[in-house]
Amino acid sequence: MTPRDRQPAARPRGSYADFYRVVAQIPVGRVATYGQVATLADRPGAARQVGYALAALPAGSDVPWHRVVNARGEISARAGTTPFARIQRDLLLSEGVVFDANHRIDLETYRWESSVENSK
DNA sequence: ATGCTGACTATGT
DNA sequence: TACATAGCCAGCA
Repeated sequence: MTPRDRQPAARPRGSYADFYRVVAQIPVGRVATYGQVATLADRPGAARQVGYALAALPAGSDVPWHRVVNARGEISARAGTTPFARIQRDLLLSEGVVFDANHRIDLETYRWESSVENSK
């Protein structure tokens, strides 16, 4: 390689598209945690980025962002109060996901069990 | 290129 | 159970 081959300062690992691809595979009536999505996107430990990726989604996106919840089975709202949490809950309810008295989803029951053989 | 921001999670006190 | 801390990384100004 020539001394001047260009290489962006930091290797662009991927993009939000990688996370969207994983989220898009969550079946109806199932949910996944942020950490789970990160791991499936081949970026274990990057749970935060998953949340940011979803926050950056344009309205009307095909990505089922509402099927992603935090590690406690709760809905994580964006900074500040937003109507998104309620929308997310309604969407999940319409898919048959049940919330307990604590407003949490039983991950043991609804967590999506991905087969690592997805896509690719 | 640099610095700041932000839907998280795991661990320790 | 609650709070603090560290690690994580793509956008955007």
